[in-house]
Amino acid sequence: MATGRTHRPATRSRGIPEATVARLPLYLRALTALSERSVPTVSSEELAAAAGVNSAKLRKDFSYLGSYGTRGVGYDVEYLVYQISRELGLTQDWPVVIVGIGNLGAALANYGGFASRGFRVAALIDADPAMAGKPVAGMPVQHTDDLEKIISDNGVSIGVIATPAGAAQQVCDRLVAAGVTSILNFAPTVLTVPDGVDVRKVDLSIELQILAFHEQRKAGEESAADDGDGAAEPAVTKAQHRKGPDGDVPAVMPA
Amino acid sequence: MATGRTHRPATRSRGIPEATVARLPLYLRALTALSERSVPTVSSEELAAAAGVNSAKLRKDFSYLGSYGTRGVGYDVEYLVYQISRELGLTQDWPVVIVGIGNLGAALANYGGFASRGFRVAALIDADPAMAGKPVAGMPVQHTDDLEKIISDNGVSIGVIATPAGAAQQVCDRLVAAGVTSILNFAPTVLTVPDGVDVRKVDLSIELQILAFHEQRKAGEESAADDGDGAAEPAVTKAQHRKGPDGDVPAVMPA
DNA sequence: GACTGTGAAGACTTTCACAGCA
DNA sequence: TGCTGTGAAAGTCTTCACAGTC
Repeated sequence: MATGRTHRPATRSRGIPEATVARLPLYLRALTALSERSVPTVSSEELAAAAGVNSAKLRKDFSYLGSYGTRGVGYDVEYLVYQISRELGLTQDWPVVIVGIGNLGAALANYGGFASRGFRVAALIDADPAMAGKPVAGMPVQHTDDLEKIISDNGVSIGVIATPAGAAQQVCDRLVAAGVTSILNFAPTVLTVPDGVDVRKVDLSIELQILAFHEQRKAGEESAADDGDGAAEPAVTKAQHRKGPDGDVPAVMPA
Repeated sequence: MATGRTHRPATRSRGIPEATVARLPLYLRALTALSERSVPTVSSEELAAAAGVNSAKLRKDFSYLGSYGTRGVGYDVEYLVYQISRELGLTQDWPVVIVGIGNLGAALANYGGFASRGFRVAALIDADPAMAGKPVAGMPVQHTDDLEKIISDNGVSIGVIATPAGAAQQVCDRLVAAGVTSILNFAPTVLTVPDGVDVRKVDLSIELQILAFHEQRKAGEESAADDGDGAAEPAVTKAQHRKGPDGDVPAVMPA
């Protein structure tokens, strides 16, 4: 099974597990805060607490990077900040473009967290001619027509898509064709990309839906004190339901 | 993907794995699109493609909900929309408050994806007195002083935090004290909450950092064609590095 | 014949618990 | 003594592959 992988092949991360990679930014944030308070060293226990994970996990994560701690003492804060930054590729400058300057795109353009982590917003792009030239976050919005030129002139390899869902795939295709190989997608749609291009998505409503799921559980559990198969509601219960083409089930949702 | 929850052992989700729950909104979105095109049934293969997962995973996921398909045919779109909505708790109305009406908070307030999924923005709250009364997304911003009253008057159990990092924990504490049991956190900080409260976080810069990590790998791999232990760079390689209190390593990062 | 539902295998992730070093 | 680094165990998630059903 050489190349023909379906979609997300875990991207051969030179031994560092994906789950660990996803936590490195968390550690980095906690470490940066310590660094700003001039704390010289930190134990796995303390750092784990600051990052919101447990210490065994943190130590295991760090063990994939190397042996950067000192037994009996802990980790040198500055040194670890450097190592993690390097591992994440943050010691270099990453120009990014944001496409789709609506409410969300504008908020992203104004978001300080990017610049402070080695990301530089190289351009803001929107399809609306009326937006062109208007300043957002101190930077003139450019028109989609120039997308390809902007990408190549600035050597951009990371693109952020904040367009409506309908436009996202098209924008994505153009970004990829122009040389972008990493995409952060805020549009509520699935993007199809060729092999070698990474996509990460952030969907605001999905997060709320997951919360709602657990919230519903909590409410249900209040009544059923025992931990059984708490089928508190008279609703359809698991496998036993057989659907009919009609039945008592509402056929449509509140769209 | 942004995960949440401070620690807690998987919140007793009545058998449905957390990973499955996290994908239900994805399926729901794909199904809703099919429904709008009046597609009556769909196979696991088709739906999986539309949701960006593979079909085995999708079938396994659905098997946790019940036997809702028909062998040889596929799934009834409307029926599945209903079942998933119910499972996620979207057949009821969830009032939410957004605290922190800066760029991001305002973007969230304007975001259409909430309302269409059973979430109703009940109030916008900000600490800045100058914001109070100003309309955002057709709704007057209210002052933090009234937070507790707003929560209880509206029966809010889900809160969205979009404040600066420094204010987030305090806002969180007040939300929780007022009765909120689910929190979606956009502030780049770890929130501490009591047992029984769920937190999910979305951190924009973390997603970019993960992309940067993979981006850096891609750049590195270009040189090393063979798939060996591609230690292409002359940099520190795994466990063999021994740190000194100085050495050739820069001690400080570009903050 | 087509497609779902699911045990079983495999991969990945977390946690435990302790040896080993400063 | 105090704390890291890590094998091994436990737990979770994904994938396979095929029996079962329409």
